[in-house]
Amino acid sequence: MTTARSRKSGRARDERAERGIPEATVARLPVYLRALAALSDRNVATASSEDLASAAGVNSAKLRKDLSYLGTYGTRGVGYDVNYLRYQIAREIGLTQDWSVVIVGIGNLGHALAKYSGFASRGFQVAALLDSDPARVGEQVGDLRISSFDDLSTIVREGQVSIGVIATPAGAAQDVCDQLVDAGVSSILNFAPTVLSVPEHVDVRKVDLSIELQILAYHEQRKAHGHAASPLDQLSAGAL
Amino acid sequence: MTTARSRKSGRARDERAERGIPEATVARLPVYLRALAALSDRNVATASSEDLASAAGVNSAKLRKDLSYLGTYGTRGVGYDVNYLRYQIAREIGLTQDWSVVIVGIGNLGHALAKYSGFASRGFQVAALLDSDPARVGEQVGDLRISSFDDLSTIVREGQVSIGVIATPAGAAQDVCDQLVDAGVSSILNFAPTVLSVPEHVDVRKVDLSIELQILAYHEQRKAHGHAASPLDQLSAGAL
DNA sequence: ACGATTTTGTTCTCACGTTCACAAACTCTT
DNA sequence: AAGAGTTTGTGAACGTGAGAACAAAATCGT
Repeated sequence: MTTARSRKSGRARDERAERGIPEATVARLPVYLRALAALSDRNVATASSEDLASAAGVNSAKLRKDLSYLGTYGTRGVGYDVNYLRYQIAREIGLTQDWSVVIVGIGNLGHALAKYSGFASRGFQVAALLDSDPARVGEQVGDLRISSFDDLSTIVREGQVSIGVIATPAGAAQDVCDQLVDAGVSSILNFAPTVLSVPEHVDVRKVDLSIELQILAYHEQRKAHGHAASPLDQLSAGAL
Repeated sequence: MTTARSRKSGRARDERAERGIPEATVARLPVYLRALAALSDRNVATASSEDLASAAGVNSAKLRKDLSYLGTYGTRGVGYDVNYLRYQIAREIGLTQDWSVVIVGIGNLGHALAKYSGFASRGFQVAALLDSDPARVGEQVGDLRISSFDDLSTIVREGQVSIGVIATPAGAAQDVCDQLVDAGVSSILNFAPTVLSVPEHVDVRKVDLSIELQILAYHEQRKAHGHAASPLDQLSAGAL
């Protein structure tokens, strides 16, 4: 959504060769990967699109189409080799290399993120925890010690950091973001409840608890109010 | 995405009167709400769609179309009354009433969520913190004490809880989810890295750190590898 | 009172995403 | 070796969402 603008050329041919995997597909690949990992752990060697799809919670046609953007890794009449497909997806996403991330803002959430084990498990290495509050600098959190935010650019340069996680209060987020971008970070995961503005080449994804709850509330309200609320609906319902 | 199936009737007329706000719009309303709150705090009385759109990080045509699903709350030639529109959106989302939530799984993340102030600020009241580990039960976290997961159904019934937040490890999530649904919860926000299966009438939204990072990694990899990787691209580029 | 200006609400078109449905390609049985 | 049975990969139909563009409706200046 907040990602790379599509190609500029009007030329619509060769869409496939260009390796432009649809954004919606990209968002599902990690889910497939997780399903494959689970199957692999249970020593399942082969899985059909139906098996995979139900494990991933999608419909099988969608899964097949998604996979077809990567290449033809299945065998008709058989299915997909679990470990082979797993590797191919991992390679496509870029998980065959390691990624360094910095976490900025070590409050409640920052602490939780810093201790979260799921990071390292998939090739994401936390290079540093940064906070601008001098009182927090030096504090031990998990395996790391909190560094000063002033050291950002050095850390990013020396640690080859390309991903920044913002877990600061909303007020500080844009400023932190700007400095991350200046330091050379080109992907940002934003937990602060703010809209970030960034240059063209930077990707931002946001995770927003409050928004998610509000979306749930909307649907909850609709369920409670008995879907057909308007007089018009009652009319057309009564007319039959 | 994981939300209410669309209406069953084939009747496509009166789409508007039925109050079916598109899912994509629903997801943006909270963002508009936040932008309006910020303007209101700065004592701005009126704002144009352009103003609001840039504050919300969307394009103005999209914003106007989104708002038009709610009704015609603007004035041509003038713009929108900030406080009035704010109230209308809040009402549409269902924020004029309070919502009770339970948080299940008070580990790293659960702690952070429990202490998160942004909950209460928008009418979401944490009714209870639940954990199945007896060692944790009774522990004070923020304003609340951790309750036993066994008390779930009582708490949900007595506290009118309709939203459940799952912050357990992946392995426990589906079981917790089933019990939440049994207890009467009909909206779930899932932080555990698993696909949850739920009955038709239950809404699930997921927040998945690891997936977000992987999506960023994919784009990061593409940026690094020099977008036009395939020979075909070089050819067509060179041809001009 | 009326033309110039601003800004909304909406229509139209295009792009993107999902699902169906089926030929192609494989395995297995006899 | 051939036919029956599976399961993939994809073309085509459909549905949803985004953005450009403009008529309708308001304000403002004279």
